[in-house]
Amino acid sequence: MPELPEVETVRRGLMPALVGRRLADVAAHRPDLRFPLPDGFAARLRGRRVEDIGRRAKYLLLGLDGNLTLLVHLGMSGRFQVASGNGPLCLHDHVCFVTDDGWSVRFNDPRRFGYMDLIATDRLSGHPMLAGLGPEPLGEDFTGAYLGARLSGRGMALKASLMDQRTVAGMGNIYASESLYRARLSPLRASGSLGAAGVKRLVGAIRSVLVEAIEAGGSTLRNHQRPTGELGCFQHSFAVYDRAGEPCPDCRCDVARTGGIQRAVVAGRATFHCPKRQR
DNA sequence: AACAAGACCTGCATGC
DNA sequence: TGCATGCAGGTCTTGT
Repeated sequence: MPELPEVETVRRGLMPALVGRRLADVAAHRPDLRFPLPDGFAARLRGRRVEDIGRRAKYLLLGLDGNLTLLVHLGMSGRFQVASGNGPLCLHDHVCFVTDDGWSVRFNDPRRFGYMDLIATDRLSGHPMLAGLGPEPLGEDFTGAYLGARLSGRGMALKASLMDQRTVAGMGNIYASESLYRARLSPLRASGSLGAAGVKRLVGAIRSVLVEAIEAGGSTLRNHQRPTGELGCFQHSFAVYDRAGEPCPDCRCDVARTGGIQRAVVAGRATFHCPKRQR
């Protein structure tokens, strides 16, 4: 499911329910998500106070008192739901938190590609899932100079490089396609073939697409929703994603002649682009 | 080292 | 209606 804008939306939705609250109860209803939960998972969380909720790439980082961080990845289908009181479990409610003021926060993940781990906060940056990540696309380290150097000399398809979390942290299939469209760059071209102008356009496009998507509350395709149940609405702004055969919104090409937006497969993932506009 | 493909797991849309 | 098939927003692991 979630790429950076969806995870950021979830983070913002969890803050009012959790930050400053103590976890009166924590229950794991199965021993594993994608990987086994760490030993004593629920017991180690119980009674802790949530000090802040951060995000790195697509990971949520719940900072707890006593030097502990709960690291959460939503996988493809993970979501949190916040409710008052503690109602009956729904199918795939795998981990349940109850705060000291009586709210319940539940992690539901049908596909179970999600992931949770506990790590000492002062060793967070060394966590194996975080250690190799590239810069945050909305941070100041993500510059044209950085991206140009990173892509230089690589033959891999440009979109595959963008989805490599070591290149830039948090891009996924949707926003990689949308950013490349906005930068007028083909997802199929070699990563190292960009000039400085192309790299600069790409950095700007990635930033603007992500900022707009966050403002829209992310994209809801199947099951992304905010912890409050509201849906994201950036999917209505997609220029190319999942729009094969439709006209590209900018060049308005004659679909009967050009075929409109094309679907291709890059690094095993569906990829959408306008061959006329994106070179 | 770079890259592709397979694996993980469930739900849903599609077509027969 | 029921069944088989393919596909899905991610990423770790294995193999070339």
